[in-house]
Amino acid sequence: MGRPREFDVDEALETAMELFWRKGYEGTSLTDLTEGMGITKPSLYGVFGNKEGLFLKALERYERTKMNFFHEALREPKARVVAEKILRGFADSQTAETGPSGCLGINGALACSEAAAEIQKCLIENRQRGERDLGSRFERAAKEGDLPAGHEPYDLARYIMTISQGTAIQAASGADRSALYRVIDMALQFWPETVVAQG
Amino acid sequence: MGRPREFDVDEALETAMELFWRKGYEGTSLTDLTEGMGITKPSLYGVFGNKEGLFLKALERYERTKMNFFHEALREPKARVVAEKILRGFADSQTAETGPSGCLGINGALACSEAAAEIQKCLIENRQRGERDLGSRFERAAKEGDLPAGHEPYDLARYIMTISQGTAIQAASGADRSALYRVIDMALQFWPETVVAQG
DNA sequence: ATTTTTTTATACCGATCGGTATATAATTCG
DNA sequence: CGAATTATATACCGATCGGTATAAAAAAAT
Repeated sequence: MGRPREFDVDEALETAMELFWRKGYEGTSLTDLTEGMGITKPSLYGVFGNKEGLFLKALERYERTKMNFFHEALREPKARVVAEKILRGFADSQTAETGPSGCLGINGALACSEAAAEIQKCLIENRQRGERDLGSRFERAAKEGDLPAGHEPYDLARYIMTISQGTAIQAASGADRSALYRVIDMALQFWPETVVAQG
Repeated sequence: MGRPREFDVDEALETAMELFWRKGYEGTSLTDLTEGMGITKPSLYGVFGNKEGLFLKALERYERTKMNFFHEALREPKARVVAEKILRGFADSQTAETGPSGCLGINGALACSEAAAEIQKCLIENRQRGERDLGSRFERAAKEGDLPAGHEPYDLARYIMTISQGTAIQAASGADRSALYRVIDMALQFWPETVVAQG
């Protein structure tokens, strides 16, 4: 009951996500947001709480709609395929023509004022969680003899995430997808497509 | 002649550099700067012009005092040593205990408002210049038969810079030096310490 | 000692920041 | 038809943003 909402919440959130993605948390003003989303401030605060709440919901949407490849990749049976799908998935997302370049999880709040410390911390934990999940997946692979010799699972995970974070900077600096793909090809050279089972 | 300056310009610039490094261009307010540098706003504007001018001078100082390893590395006779010195040099700088974590050239203005677009563009060009210089060095190496087979010089340069940009994010997220070194070890595996001369 | 030059300290500027109070418009319930 | 409820539009809030005008203070030049 009551007056019906005149805008689509999902559409508005999509716009907010793209703005934060492109300009970062602190670089995006409420004016940017309300003008982009086509709503007024009271509407924004009514639905999303405040700027911080809006960002967190945008990040949630980002994870759900743009980072879904990550958790799908973790379910691949071979560790090398996991790694490659993650690397190319990040590169694809970072260079998609429909959205901003780079990665919301990095662009959002890499270095910022104290006012954004909470968001910054949240994004750091977000990245660490991904790395930990990948490390855990590689731990399983190690037990299965599915990792190249001489590598610790969590070191491999950090390696993969470091490449992906690097390509995020490259994409934000104008690198195109094929350039990132060539980087990924080089990064995976050491990892043979078929690892000889151990024991 | 005239009243003598009561502060050391180099010292003040060092402080400004560290603040921009830690909080980014837009995340650092004039209050942060004047309080940190121990000077008043008119003094700051008298010596450095404005906030943008101060940032550019801080970036210049950063390149001169923190990135000197880069151009030194380019003078190494063997391309693999060039690559390794650059990678470890970045990792060292990004995890130095005396300064902020990460890289000023990335933390400064990765994603920002339109107000910082000029600084953002300047930092992008800064990164591209480094990559181009490295690519040019690898071009020489290619002629000398000093590159691993099957790799283009500028692809190799982008690869090295992508790793370093990735470690910058890792450092800004709390990774320590030894963790970054292990990433670098993995990144260089494909590149044999002695490349067999071609032809 | 006075003038000139430069730096300093204080107070202030308009603009924008994130956020909200108030009132009106649009709907459902009784 | 009211009455209740929710969303909208407008105008406003104190705080902070980058930047500056004004004048006093400290030195060198005459």
